[in-house]
Amino acid sequence: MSGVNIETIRYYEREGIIPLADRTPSGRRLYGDADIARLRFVKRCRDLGFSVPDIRTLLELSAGNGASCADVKALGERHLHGVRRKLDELGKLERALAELVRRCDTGRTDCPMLERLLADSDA
Amino acid sequence: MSGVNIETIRYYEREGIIPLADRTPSGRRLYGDADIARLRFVKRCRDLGFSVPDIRTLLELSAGNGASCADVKALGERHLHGVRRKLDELGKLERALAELVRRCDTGRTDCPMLERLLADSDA
DNA sequence: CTTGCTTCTGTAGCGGCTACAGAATGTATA
DNA sequence: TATACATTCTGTAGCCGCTACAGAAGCAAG
Repeated sequence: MSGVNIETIRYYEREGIIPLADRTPSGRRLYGDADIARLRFVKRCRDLGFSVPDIRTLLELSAGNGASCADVKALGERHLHGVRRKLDELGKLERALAELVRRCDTGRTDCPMLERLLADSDA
Repeated sequence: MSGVNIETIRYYEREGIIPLADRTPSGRRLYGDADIARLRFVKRCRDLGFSVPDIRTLLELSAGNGASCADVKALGERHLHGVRRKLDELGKLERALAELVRRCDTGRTDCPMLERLLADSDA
């Protein structure tokens, strides 16, 4: 119902980002609408790449007095900067890798890609 | 000399992607040019995002008979596809996150970002 | 000969799950 | 009702690629 794996839910419970679930008399966990909503919130945040500690903070802010939008925005921006940095690095990596693979196009016995990786220089 | 952290070198030794280093009589590791070159190779591969098992394969291929360029290329392409997939996902994530943060621009007491994350729908 | 730096080994921690084992409980069919 | 099968329970260990200790030992400089 939340789209979160059952093992992951229990992990979240251990981590304290969702409350200890109510139990049936035999000890099985029971979840209500509020629990499911919270799990969906957590899932959306995870899908956006927020860390578990960040999500904890977001949950605290959302439970807070209401004057927290600036804090939420700050956290979001910080995360966005991180994502952009990663995006940039991954782009560089992609170009380097594509260039390396491209050299292998002509059929030959020696391997330009390996040679390049094995070369002395860093250039 | 290789640019690889000393603890990481020992980890690589444990993982078997570099050979057990020679030792001084007192038991300290000694590295020659070949060891350093191998470490630099490993570092370049890691910087390109290859996994340790992939690097093991690349090292085996580079030590092989020479007819391995096609295999190297295949491994490189496979990795490149993975990188492009990640790049794509990260780009989507960046757009979604930027949109969420942008909504917070107007100063207000409620928080559009939190509201969106808390909303029932997945849209 | 002391001081302080580096290395040694072995082990545990990081994040965010995931995968078991083995017990118990629940549901569906015969 | 009996039986089979599925699901959940707890607790623990594994994944990746390091990184960070603790405590012992070696080594160079003053």
